[in-house]
Amino acid sequence: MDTTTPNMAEHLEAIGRRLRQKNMRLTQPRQQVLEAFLNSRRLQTPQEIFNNAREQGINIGLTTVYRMLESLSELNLAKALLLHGEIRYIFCPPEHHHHLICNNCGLVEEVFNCPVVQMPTGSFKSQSHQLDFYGLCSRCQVKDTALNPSGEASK
Amino acid sequence: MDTTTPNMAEHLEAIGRRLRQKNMRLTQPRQQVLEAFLNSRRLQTPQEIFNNAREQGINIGLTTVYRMLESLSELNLAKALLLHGEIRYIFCPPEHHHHLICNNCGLVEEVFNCPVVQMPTGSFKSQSHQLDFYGLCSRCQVKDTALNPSGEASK
DNA sequence: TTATCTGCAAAAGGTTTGCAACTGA
DNA sequence: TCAGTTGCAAACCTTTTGCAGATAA
Repeated sequence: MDTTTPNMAEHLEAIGRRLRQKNMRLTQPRQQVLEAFLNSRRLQTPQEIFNNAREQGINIGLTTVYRMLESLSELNLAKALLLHGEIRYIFCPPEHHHHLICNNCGLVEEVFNCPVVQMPTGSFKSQSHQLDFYGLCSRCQVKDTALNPSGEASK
Repeated sequence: MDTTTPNMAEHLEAIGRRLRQKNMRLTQPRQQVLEAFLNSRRLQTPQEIFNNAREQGINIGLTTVYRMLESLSELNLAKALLLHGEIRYIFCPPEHHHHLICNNCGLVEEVFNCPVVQMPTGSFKSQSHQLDFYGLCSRCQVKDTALNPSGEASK
């Protein structure tokens, strides 16, 4: 798994700016959890985000994780998805995009190229759409039956 | 809202057959709840399904609703979707299809015409995809700001 | 300085499980 | 007949709320 990427600082700064636009603050706990969240790139339940943070020595409350996910969701910086019957979150950019989701380890890749051209016809008035692809990431294709190549995302 | 459609009986019979294939039974409570569920065509939380059934004089337990949703999901006859932050269920045919989901009342229409032609490239191996359109059904386009034209699906 | 945020504990909700009685095939 | 199902109550897990102290801007 990656360690902090070179542009992590910029990334966090950009998020901080967006938060401030909404009278929100990029506090230390938020920043620490965000770093872990950004690095993992896996769909995670609030519990998992919390556990991962704790494992990394970050002292944070579960409540804070929930509140952070709520704030990020409002800013379109996090998205909730259903995987394996549970609500899991992924940090993601606010632009229109789709996801490639690994059924095995929960890894998520973004796809900015939207293949949905033909909108539904009829009396229904579509305002948005959500498209996600489910399958296996390159890593899990190799390990295949292995249970959790990179974490605890699958049940 | 519709009342029992002419082919409801056939529909239930087909479901009964599928259930029996899996050593499951189409019992009276299941049948009654299914009728209500099929008629509503709205995304509903287990609680809502339960409440609706009770309102219609069907004596059933919440537990049974949960277990039925689990069984139907295994058979690909029900699907869980996230709407307004809650997990809601819709009864749906096992064939590949997409949904038009009304953000206001939770009404769901199926679309069997799949507009996803271009699959993602790269090392990710896609096994399936899910595409849903969110917007307003014809009814809610008219009433627009009205809160719950046809039920209690929105929060 | 002060509005926002924090962690904790408690409350509130949602979902699952254990069980004895019941029922469909 | 009897495996599968039922409703209820209790257990369990997830999410939200209240609050006094801490903190970013």
